[in-house]
Amino acid sequence: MRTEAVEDYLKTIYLAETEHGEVTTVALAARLEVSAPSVTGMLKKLAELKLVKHEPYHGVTLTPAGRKIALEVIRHHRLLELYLAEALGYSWDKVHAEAEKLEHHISEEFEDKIAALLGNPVTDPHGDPIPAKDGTIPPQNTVRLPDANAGESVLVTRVTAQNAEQLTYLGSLGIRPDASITVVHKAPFDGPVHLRVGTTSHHVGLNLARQIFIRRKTKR
Amino acid sequence: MRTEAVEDYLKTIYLAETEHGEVTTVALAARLEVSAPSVTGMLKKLAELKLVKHEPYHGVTLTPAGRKIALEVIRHHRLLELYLAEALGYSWDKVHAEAEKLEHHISEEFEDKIAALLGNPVTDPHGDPIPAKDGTIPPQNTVRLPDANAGESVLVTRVTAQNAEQLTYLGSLGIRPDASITVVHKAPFDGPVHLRVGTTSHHVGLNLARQIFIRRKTKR
DNA sequence: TAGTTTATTTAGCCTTACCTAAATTAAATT
DNA sequence: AATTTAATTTAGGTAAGGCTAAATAAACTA
Repeated sequence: MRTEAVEDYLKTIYLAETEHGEVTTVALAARLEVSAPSVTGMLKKLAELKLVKHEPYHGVTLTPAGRKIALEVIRHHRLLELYLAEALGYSWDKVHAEAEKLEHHISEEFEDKIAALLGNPVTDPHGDPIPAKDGTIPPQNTVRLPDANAGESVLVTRVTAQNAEQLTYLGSLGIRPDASITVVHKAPFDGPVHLRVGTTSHHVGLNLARQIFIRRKTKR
Repeated sequence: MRTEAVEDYLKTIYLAETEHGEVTTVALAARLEVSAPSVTGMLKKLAELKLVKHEPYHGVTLTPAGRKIALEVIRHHRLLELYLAEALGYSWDKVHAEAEKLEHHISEEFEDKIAALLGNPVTDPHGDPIPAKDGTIPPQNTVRLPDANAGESVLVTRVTAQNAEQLTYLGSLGIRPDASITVVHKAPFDGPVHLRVGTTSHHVGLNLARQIFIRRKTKR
């Protein structure tokens, strides 16, 4: 059965897979805020349902069927995030929590209607790609802010900060998708990144800076 | 705990109470599409939670705490129905099913945002009253179509048909809230009601006609 | 290589919310 | 008043999805 828990596990496995490659039991337990034995139990169930391949003691991978469900849930989530921001005026630090609940409960009609209303968007308010109905994912931009050179002027494409506080903070600095920023200096020894947004400058710690994805501005 | 099942029971008890007065175990079981023993079990739990008063063998009533939750859920449901119709273009025969799932999962912020966007409406697409946040319910109009006199011209205020098929049918006849109709004739012996909508006339069975609420047009 | 730490799984239990079958109570009929 | 019927509750089970404690496997360290 496709319960809410099943959807959450598949979605989380998919995201962990794309972020870290190998997906372990404890990693899943941590992300799902659940005990490790609970994860083992669920993985067994998901394996029976042919949604994952579970090599005991050696991690999980999604089967095509499992990946399909994961992508559907992620599509719901990101479409909802964008819809909440665009249609209901949610701030980008609040969309995640609301979408997290609703993603399991909207019908396909609802999905199609908001997708059409939004003009079949390809990214959510954080710049995360929205999977298409066929499971296709728009090409990713993978340059992180610390990879830019000092002096470079770049365009923010994606902010993968997880929690609301970090998003609120970055938002208050004007750092959000489509923002234009300039890397002033990168402090050595894993130091903070000094950058300019409009006329003000900020120093952002490396951990946070790594969650900011950018595109180099094409010269013309 | 305020689980989905708890919310559904309270909502259903509230609606059954306002429709029929006494709420019995079997009546609840039928409405919830659940066995009678399941209802007994849940009523015991709800009684422990002080949400209902359950006199074994003699029905249930809501406590103030239970009624409060019921009204919150109904407010969610009806706001959602209207929102789906207005903002997403849902037809009135589809809003119920979608709202039925979402009502348990939207946050208070979501509720407030759609209520504001809709201009704090007092009725949903079927003309059902939307409880206010304080639990107040807009005054009801209680005249059913069969209570109108032949020859009378009336305004449809509410259509309480339950299933999508009936709503589709009535909608196709032009019978929906705010529609203007004229009662041409009421056939005797519980016969159908002959009525005119615009330039066409229809004969509606008594059962269906009883689910149509109307207001007599004020002469001026 | 042996011992220790860490990751994972097994075993056994809990809660929620449902079920069927059987027992009991209340109401209706004769 | 006795009996039948209908409504309700009790008893005992099931499936999901979580938990803790204990056992086992793998990885690391000395």
